[in-house]
Amino acid sequence: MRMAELSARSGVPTATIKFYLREGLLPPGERLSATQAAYGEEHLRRLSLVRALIQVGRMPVATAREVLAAVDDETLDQHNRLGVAAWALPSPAPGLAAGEDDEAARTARRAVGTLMAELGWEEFGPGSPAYETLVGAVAALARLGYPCDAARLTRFARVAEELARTDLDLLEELESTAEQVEASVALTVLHEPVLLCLRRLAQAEESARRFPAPPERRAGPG
Amino acid sequence: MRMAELSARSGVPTATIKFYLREGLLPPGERLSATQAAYGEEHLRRLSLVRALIQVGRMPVATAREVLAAVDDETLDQHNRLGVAAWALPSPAPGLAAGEDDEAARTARRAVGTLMAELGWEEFGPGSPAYETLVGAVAALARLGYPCDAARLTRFARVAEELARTDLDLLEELESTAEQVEASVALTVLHEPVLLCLRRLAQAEESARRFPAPPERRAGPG
DNA sequence: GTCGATTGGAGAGTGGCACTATCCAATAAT
DNA sequence: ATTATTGGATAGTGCCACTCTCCAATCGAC
Repeated sequence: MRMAELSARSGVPTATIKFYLREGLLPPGERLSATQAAYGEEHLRRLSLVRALIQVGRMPVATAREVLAAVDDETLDQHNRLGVAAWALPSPAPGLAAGEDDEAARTARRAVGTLMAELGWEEFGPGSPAYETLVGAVAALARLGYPCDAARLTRFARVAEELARTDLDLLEELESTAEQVEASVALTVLHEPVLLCLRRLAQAEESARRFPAPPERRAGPG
Repeated sequence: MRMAELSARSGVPTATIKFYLREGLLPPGERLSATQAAYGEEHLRRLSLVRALIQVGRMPVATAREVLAAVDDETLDQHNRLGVAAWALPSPAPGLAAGEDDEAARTARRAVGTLMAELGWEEFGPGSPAYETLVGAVAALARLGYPCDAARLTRFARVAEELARTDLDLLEELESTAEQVEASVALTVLHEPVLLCLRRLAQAEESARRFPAPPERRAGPG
């Protein structure tokens, strides 16, 4: 398959594919001659993954390169490959991670620390992108007057555990470590919109249930 | 409070506040003279909300203006104010909403339709941002070979319901409709990073549990 | 073989968008 | 009176994903 076909099958313009090749997001095709290269199904797949990371995950190109490097790094054992990839994934809400150090931030940090201790979570501690962004989000909520105390955080954490089990179940069905690492990245990113969209739909339902529409006044004069 | 103080207390540069005023994201302050205006606590609060929508929710300025217009629209009843605000919120993953119409997309649309029917969800049907983005996300998963079938979607949907109940419980504690609409928007946006970060932390834990690190070989020669 | 079309590669350019720097006249502070 | 500050308007900046343009090598049709 040459670039034109890769472009046609993926729906990505050739100019963009060239750009990804240049940026190292896509491995070069097999060189057939000085000006020809052949791409395989693995390029098509990688291209889909790149698009998912960048367009769905809103990941900067440089970050996507790091994540993919971890996915491809055969020298690491499975545990670390999964870990490096997960660590490199950008936080869901940049701009929260480096929040100010006010009262709200300190309270939030304490609350998150307590939660982690209670749950016994210690893989990703303070300093990890996810942890710091979580602190920032809880602080932002506090500043607007919406408390996110231990009880509420715990409720969210239980839900998160359920989601994590769902993803890991799917991961375990795969055979090779390479497949699992790629799946880990893809599912982390692509399940996010699934979850968030369903949450919004569920909110609309629950909202309509609790705050029903008033009886319709058809064609009323205002 | 004048602009300098508003800036100091919010941490937002005055140039940016001026920009928000110009764009209609922030109502003008009370005019004291031709060149002076006073801002109140409500401006500080609105400014925090604007920052949350734009920086945390990654919402375009124009969209934030629409959402805030719905929040402020006193002419609508509560049901519709909540609905308009929710509809205007941008989808969590733009670029998925307008996916191609291939086999994966059709299958995804069918799966989502079935799910909605089974759950009896009908507030936001096809055409709504959340619904269309969900279809796009399921299709993207299918193209990468990760099925998101009815069973898995249902599992996610149950989780989403739980989350929605959590948010609505908090909403019902508020007194005025105005507060509730604002809270609805703020919680929809700000709980997203909380949930997503906790999910990533949970994934790391679960992953470490299922794929433990191999016994450390300290200072090994490679 | 020859010649137009296509390919891959490299660099500069474009567009969108959130912000920001610069001015300016009017007013507040001293 | 004089200097600093404020609010307002306008134009500019920086970032970043992408896209355009050009070029030489090569492929394919005749």
